[in-house]
Amino acid sequence: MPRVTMKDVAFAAGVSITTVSHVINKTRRVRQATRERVEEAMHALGYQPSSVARSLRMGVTKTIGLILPDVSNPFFAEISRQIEDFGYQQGYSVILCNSDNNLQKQHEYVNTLLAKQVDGIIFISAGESLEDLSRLSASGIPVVVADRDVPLHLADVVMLDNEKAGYKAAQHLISLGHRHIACITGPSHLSPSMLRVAGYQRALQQAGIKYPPETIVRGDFRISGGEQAMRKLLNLMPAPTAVFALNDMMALGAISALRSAGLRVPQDVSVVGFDDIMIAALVDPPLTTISQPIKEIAEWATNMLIEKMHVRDADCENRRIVLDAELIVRQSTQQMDTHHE
Amino acid sequence: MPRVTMKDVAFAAGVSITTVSHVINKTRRVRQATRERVEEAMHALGYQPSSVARSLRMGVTKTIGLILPDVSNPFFAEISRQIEDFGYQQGYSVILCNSDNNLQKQHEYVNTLLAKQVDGIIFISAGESLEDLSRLSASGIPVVVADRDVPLHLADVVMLDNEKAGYKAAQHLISLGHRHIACITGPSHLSPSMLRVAGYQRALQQAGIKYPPETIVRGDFRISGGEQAMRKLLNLMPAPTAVFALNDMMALGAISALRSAGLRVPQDVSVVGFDDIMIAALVDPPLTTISQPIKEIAEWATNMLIEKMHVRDADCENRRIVLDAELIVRQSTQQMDTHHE
DNA sequence: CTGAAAGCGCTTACAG
DNA sequence: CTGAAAGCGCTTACAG
Repeated sequence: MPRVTMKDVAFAAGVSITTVSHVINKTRRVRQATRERVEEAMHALGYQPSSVARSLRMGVTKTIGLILPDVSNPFFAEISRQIEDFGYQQGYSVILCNSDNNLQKQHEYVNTLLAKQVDGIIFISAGESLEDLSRLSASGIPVVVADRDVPLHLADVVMLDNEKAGYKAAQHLISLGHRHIACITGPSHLSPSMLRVAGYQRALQQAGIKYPPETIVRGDFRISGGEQAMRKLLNLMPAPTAVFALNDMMALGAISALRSAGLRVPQDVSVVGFDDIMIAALVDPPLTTISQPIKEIAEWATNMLIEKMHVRDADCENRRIVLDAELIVRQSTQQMDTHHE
Repeated sequence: MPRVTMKDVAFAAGVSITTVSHVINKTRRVRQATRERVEEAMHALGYQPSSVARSLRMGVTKTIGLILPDVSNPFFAEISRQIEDFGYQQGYSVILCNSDNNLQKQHEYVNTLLAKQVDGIIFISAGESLEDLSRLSASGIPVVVADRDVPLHLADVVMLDNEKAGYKAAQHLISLGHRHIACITGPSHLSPSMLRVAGYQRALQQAGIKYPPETIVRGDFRISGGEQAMRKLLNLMPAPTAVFALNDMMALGAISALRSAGLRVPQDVSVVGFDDIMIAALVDPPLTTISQPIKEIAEWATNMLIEKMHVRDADCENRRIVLDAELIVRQSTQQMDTHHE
């Protein structure tokens, strides 16, 4: 069956296409009787306006692109849920793109989103290269980058004070009496990772604690990477009594590896995660972690983006929003003293 | 800056728009020299083709809509990840819609997707009403429904054998010696829920076990709902020694409630979940659960949809794919005997 | 209060 | 091997 168009409606109602358009969009007064005839015709024919035609004409698609590493990671799932929510409230659909932190894939997604003429893009964890971001910036499409810092001329940024957050995590472990504190990082040199590590190092330094390079091990932000990293750390002499994992998934992996090695959390080893994903409170032991203000991040990202789309021409200054993360103490960490059994 | 169009490229290369189109789409032979001039011009001008215009002309958007209750639920997060993957491989983008099982919201999403002229829709847990599905079916857009059964004239269906899965879960508990086996269901009368409960009941019946109506309590498929339901169940006399929760999130909630009540899992109460989300293996105790073949579900859904979009006219028969779920025994369930302390 | 017509950026039958 | 022109379904200045 061919699509029902405004032309069909106009014919059925005995009016012009112009009039149909105006009653649909309430964009000028139409005589009541005429309007009713048009509405009846639309209903009778099951008319559905075509956003595609509208987009072509108006240059606006009411769609935003969301590029993130992987929605199956709970942190990103929660973020994308919030972004979709805020977008929906303002009439925007979101196209989901899982980049897997793969530059090639990300590049293709950027092309697709540009071709589809999304009105804006929210970029999460864009990998180390700024190439795609530069292209986007050059193309003039509004972009906001979340969860990572980039040069401000390229995009708006909403991010965490990662250095401070890393400091808080390490400081917590130090205050519990730990001295051998390992760290499981992300896969790359991305700024959030680096800054969290920097904060961790600052705390140790301040406390006069040495950290041999082997106490910092790379993970991949996934459960399995946390397990592997923890196994490496267990070979260290002396073995760490506390671990700071840069996200909760790796913290869970670390706990799992510790258990397999016959160690208890927190009695033998304390573990701090990062993100405070929904299940962090529910695992056993409930995870001490750094809580990211997910809703706030999503809200800033969506609102800054939409705002930018509307004032497009008045090319306003980009902004950098820095939010604070909070230490949530649960039961995966404990006082060092109690280690003596 | 105004968009660079084929017209600009054609002008710059000194050829017609027709030719530009053909070199872009490789849709007819173009003299090498001409082709190169066009390619240079595209590159020099930073030309990006407009999918919007292309879609309007071709009647195809290369986009599919995904309607699901909530991506922040790990099960749906994993499903949507897989669907996005399979779609991407075949050149489709996906628009994400969180319905929250809210009919009103779902209705609006359906309208949006129809207006945006997505090429097809994957529907998950569509609520109890078939209204939206009927509208979609009438509009002629390809639809596949996942995770739920619907009349076959409305859509393709890919689903689990939920009755059998429920039976397996209950049978496992029975075989461990349990006799007081409670069940925490979903919020509604949706077929997957009902069938799982039916399977559970069949197992109990077969074993000659009575199940007073109070042993079946409603949850909401979320952690908090599992907690509340479990609290209700703890007031029962005699209290259940085993619980079957219709998804893992509620199982986690139940475990959390049991702990708060000073009970141990599985020593005092055994718990079986459903879905086998990624973290099910990592919580403590690792969750015994029914594993859904997520990847297979996503693959069938995506492939059936894309297939249907391509043979559109040859309105082929709809299909119903029924997959089997597997019982994964971990440590949240144990032999009843050991309950004597 | 209403309509005819141009144009958004493409694809493609038709013609040469 | 290449081009002029129609048309996809809308919106909107212009005219009456």
